[in-house]
Amino acid sequence: MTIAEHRGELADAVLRPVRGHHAFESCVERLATSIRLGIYADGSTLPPERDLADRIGVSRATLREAIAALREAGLVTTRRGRGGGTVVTFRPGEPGSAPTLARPRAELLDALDFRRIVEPGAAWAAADQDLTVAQDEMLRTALEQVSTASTKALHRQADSLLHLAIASVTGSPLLIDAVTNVQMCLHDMLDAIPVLDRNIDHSRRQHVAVVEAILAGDAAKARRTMESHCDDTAALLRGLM
Amino acid sequence: MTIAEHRGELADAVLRPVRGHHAFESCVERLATSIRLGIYADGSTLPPERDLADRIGVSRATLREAIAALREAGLVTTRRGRGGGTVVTFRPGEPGSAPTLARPRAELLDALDFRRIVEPGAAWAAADQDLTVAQDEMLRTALEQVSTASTKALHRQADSLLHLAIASVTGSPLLIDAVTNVQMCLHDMLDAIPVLDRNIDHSRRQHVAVVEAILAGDAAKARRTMESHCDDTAALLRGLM
DNA sequence: CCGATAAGGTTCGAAACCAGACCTTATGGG
DNA sequence: CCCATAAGGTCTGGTTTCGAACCTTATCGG
Repeated sequence: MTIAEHRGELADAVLRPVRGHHAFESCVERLATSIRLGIYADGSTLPPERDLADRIGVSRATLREAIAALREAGLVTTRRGRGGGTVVTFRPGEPGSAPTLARPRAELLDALDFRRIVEPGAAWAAADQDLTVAQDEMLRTALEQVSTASTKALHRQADSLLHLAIASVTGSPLLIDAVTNVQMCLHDMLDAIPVLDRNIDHSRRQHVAVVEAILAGDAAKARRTMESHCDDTAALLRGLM
Repeated sequence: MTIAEHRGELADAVLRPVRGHHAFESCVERLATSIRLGIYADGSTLPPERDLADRIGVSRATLREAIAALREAGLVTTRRGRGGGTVVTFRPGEPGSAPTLARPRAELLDALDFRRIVEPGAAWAAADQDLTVAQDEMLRTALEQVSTASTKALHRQADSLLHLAIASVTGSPLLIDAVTNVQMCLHDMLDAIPVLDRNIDHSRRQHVAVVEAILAGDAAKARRTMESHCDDTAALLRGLM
């Protein structure tokens, strides 16, 4: 009786596709998500192509094709010359407007489960460390944006940014990456269903509680509260899909 | 006062390399890790090249180059003809034998932090679901292998396999992937430091407690225990690096 | 007003990667 | 014994990606 009998199942764990798509596709997805999540807001200018290509880890040629795709899709416009660049021209639409889900259902449901682990973990890690003044301020600002968002679409953007901000202050690249990917999936789902005012209000209260716990350094409470938040969001999404 | 002021930090979250290395390198790493972690034990045969290439999501040509690299490194040998294939010829060395760390220190330390979140999460998720008979048996077997390993090297392999087994029974691809990557980093670190008998004994007790909690369906306890385990391992590694 | 400069636009060869067809070898079953 | 078969080994054409140099445009500062 050895573990070898179960090797097949373990092999599944490590013998998985080494990279999802082509560089070009991944590149488009990254940029489109950055824009749709509001990291690059309407009217703001993307970094120069050479910088972007370096940071995304892709050749400039590939990056340019990706930008061309975004331009095609109407998300950005590009101007030449000094002071030019690629500027965002995108205003988020109301939830429920997306006709169909971009990804397979199973992948989205998996993202919900994974989120239940990493986002509370991020809240815990964020609370369990000394925040710089800038980080403290970023969290407060992100929270305020969520509370004062005037439309559902803007609220959804601010929501994503708050979650990213929490992951960001942990300073852990792996954790930041995990939360970013999860938020991308979440965004696709939220685009496909209508959201009620009372849901927004409920999550707003949870956001306040999470940020308060983080700022107070109460790691256990931050995690617990974030767990409730994830559970509630997940229940809502699972019910409507 | 808007979130845009902090956009730079958030941009860091999403503007990261879209794929770490070339397909070839990632492929070598995956396979080498599978072998060194003991998923493919000494003497066992790898799946046929065509199957492997499909599962790793890489062309057969690229896979073959990766296998050639493994052969060069003495990890496998290859025989042609029917009934042939690529068989593993690798016996794990004692810890402390690796002269240098394969990855940058920061990456390894980050992996420890990330592990503190995902592995307890995996234990929680594993306990919080109905296990099939096969899964139940896999966990018991993996635990037994850890307890009865005759050498430190074998113990380290069995340790990794147990953690992978726990992640595996959750059935969540994202979680499995996260734990797999973390275990790869951990393996590199454990290769570089000497391990004491009393450390092994301590972690053995923790493994037993975690698996018991999972089998009993006590999610909270499974997570708590795994957290302690991760904390202890991390403290040991951080102290010796 | 005009040139240094900071951006995007273009081109080209090299390398990696892929998909598929085909060849070679050795074994195991009839 | 022998051949169908399951493996690894080889070749080829085509696509993607890269890297790096070079061109073009438009602004900002002196």
